[in-house]
Amino acid sequence: MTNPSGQPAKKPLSLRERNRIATRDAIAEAAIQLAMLRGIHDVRIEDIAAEAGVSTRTFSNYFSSKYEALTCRHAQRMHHAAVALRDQPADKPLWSAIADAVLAPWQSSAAGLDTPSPETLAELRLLFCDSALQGEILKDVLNDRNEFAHAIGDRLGLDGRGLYCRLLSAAVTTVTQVTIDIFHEADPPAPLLPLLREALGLLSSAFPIPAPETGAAGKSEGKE
Amino acid sequence: MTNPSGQPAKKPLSLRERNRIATRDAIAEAAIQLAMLRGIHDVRIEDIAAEAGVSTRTFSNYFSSKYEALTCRHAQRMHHAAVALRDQPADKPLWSAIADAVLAPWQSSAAGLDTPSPETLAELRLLFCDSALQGEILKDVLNDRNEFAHAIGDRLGLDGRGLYCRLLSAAVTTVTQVTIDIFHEADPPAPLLPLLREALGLLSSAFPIPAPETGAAGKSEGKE
DNA sequence: GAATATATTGCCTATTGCGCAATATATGGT
DNA sequence: ACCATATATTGCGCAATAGGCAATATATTC
Repeated sequence: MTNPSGQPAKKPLSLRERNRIATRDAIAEAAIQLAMLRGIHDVRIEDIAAEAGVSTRTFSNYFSSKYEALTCRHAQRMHHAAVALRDQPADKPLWSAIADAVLAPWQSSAAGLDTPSPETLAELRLLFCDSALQGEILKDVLNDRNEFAHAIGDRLGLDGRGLYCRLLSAAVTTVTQVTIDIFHEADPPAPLLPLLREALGLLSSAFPIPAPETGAAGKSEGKE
Repeated sequence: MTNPSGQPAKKPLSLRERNRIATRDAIAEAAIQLAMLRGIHDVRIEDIAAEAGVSTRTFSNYFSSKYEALTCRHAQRMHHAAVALRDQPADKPLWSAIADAVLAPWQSSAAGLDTPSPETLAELRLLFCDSALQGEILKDVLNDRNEFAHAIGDRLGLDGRGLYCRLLSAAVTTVTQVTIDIFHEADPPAPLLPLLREALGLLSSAFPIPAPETGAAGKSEGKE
């Protein structure tokens, strides 16, 4: 685990944190499994907690609702993508960096290139077909958008809080969501990567990238 | 019934429907007022119902949660925008039509051109500063995206369920959200219209418009 | 005005979110 | 290894919520 990119050193992860993460994952996993089995609305917190081997009270210590537990995985993926943008080499073009960052959480799960696993598809269908879960997901997306916006801002030498960066990051996250939506709908399951590249390509084809200093585009960062 | 645009005739609105709409509006209004006054989380359904002059049970008949009641107004605005796209003249360029449609619900409330009213701003801040409400709003946005996508599809002669239309409608709704976000944050309150035109203009140059059938005349839609 | 359809309400129950205090487990210093 | 401290888990209990059911009030249709 020697870190080639010289980023934050691997965390020693105290036992306590390990346990915490383990139970959190266990709860999330139990929630997803039960929801896929019985349907979201026929699963009670009591059931999830029992399946995960904890008390209902402990469930509440980790998640404030069952929707939060269900979307936990996906929220982690999106957050992964957001921070991955910062880990991209600085000399890589913006759109390549964005595409690779968005793909980062999927490449590790091998759903990017190969035909996606049925479980992954099932989980995504679960998440993307219920509007309550979609709403829950947005809450996480909103945080990640900030992360994206600032990463983009740093990369372009712009204010991450300005109009341009916020629009761009919002567009990227939204396009990602829609692409995943289409991805899990695809009747002959297809790998995610090409879809994502196509969608981002569509977005990037003409999205103007303002020069950091030399203002050919005339628009400043918009914030006053 | 004679309708210049040939769309659904003006509804006679039976008394029952009138009452229904009235109570629904009353509840939503009460919810917003109380929430602005005391803060969202210190308002109970009981309070809202009392303020609106109905029972708590009736509240539940109209809204399945207080968040839904709070976002009702905004949901109506977004829906208004979505259907307004269909009412735009067919010969208007796509991006102009989109901009006007998105502005439609605001022009009537005079917040588009003039300096926005403090109440409107306060309501928007209420809605956009709470992540739970943001999530609630997304549920409505998801429906409207379909509306947008199909309207765009009809306009361009494309399949409203295809990748392009879905991406475009998602981008439009998202950009709108972000713009409203910036709008209510603006310290010297500024009219919404210019902001929206700027944001959509930014987006419009990002999305090339494919030729519907005749491969010519293509893409010089980059209006500003 | 009578017959029918729909809306409002009260009553009741299952579920949830979370504060509080007791207990179990991990951590850090000696 | 042992003890003091910090954190996690759990049970208990309460306030709030979502929604089914049936009775009553109000619209609509004929």
